[in-house]
Amino acid sequence: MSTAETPDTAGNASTREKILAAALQIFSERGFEGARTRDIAERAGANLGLIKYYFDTKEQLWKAAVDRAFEILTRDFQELMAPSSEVDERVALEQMIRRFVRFCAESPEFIRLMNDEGKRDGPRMRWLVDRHVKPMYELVRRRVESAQAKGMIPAIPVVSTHYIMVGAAGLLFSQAPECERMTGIDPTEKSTVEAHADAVVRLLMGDAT
Amino acid sequence: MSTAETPDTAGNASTREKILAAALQIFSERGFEGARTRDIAERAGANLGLIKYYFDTKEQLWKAAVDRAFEILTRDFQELMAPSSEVDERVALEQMIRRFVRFCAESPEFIRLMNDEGKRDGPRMRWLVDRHVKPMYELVRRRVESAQAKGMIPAIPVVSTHYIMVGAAGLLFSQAPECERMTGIDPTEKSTVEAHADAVVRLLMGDAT
DNA sequence: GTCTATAATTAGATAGAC
DNA sequence: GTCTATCTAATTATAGAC
Repeated sequence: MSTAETPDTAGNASTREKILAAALQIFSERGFEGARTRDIAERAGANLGLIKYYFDTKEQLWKAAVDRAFEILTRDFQELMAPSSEVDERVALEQMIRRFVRFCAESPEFIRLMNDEGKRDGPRMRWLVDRHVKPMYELVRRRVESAQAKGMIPAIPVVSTHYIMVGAAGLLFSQAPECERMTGIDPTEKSTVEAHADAVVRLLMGDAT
Repeated sequence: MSTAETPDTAGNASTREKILAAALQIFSERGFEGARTRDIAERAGANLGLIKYYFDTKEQLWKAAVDRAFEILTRDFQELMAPSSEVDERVALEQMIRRFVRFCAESPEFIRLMNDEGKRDGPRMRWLVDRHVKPMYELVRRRVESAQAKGMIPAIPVVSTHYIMVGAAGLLFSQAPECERMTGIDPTEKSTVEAHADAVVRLLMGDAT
């Protein structure tokens, strides 16, 4: 029982994980510049020096946190995004939208992170777009174009579709604190999430019920 | 020609205005903490000390900049948001949506500012919601409920409608730098703006063309 | 691996000349 | 009103003990 007995790559995984989770939360809430490494360490219950030990710099920590956020998304979506010739495509698309709404409700950090960095040009935005957002966009693009070709969803430019989808599905949850103060409603409440998913599906897929 | 001959309240309005305009841009791009007063002064072509002279603190400057952003919105919408019994309500609603999309394209700072502060609880969020966002929400609410009662738009919870509307209309423009890197498309280009407005109207108003 | 202490830098605020 | 110069506090990065 000297040192290397943890289940992860190297070092004490639980501390590393705690820092990563805290970083994801704080970076997403306050943005890169607004986030303080001291606060991240504190929320993780870890020592400030350990950030350098595990991630070297604030920027590396940010990248690791972003990678983590997209890992979670990918894990959640892998099956649903696959071509899936088994099920009816319309049903598959609807399920994809519902799952995305639920994902936004559970992981608002994801939307916050993406929406924060995409507002301005800079090395972090470029890294984020090239590494994560663009691949995701291309995946969605194929789906959308296929569905549009079959008349399942309105023929709208793909860029618009993408931003409408992300905006419509995610904003309610990324703005949860604002929403709660403004309306008294906690958007992460299950019934609210489901009602929102219904709404997004209905609008995007043009159901006229 | 001693000192007081400018068209504004007091002091040299043009410098004050330049600082305010620069602040609006920089605060919206980088958030409150990420914005540096030095950069704001520099972009305004003004001296750092003048920020204290005109606005006292960074926080006061932020509030003045936000007030300015909402003034622009209000000026743009005053007529359209009024009850307007003259025109067909359906047409009025559609026009309102189109105008909001165009406003987001022209003033992406507005969406950026709102979306940044609404992510976390804090004094700035509370000030912003109480002073600006909630009144706007209540205005939209009445319109939406009226339109829903008449079956003009789908019966969807007002909270969802609000965030879907703001997200669908605004995200494409608040994320303009990301969009341009990802797709090569400049979303502020006139044809893209109009196509996006068409898309949002079509989805929100359930047209099945 | 974890911690304390500190160096180096930078930010907002401010004093005061012109 | 506008400017230069500086103060003070806070932040990231880092050295080094345990």
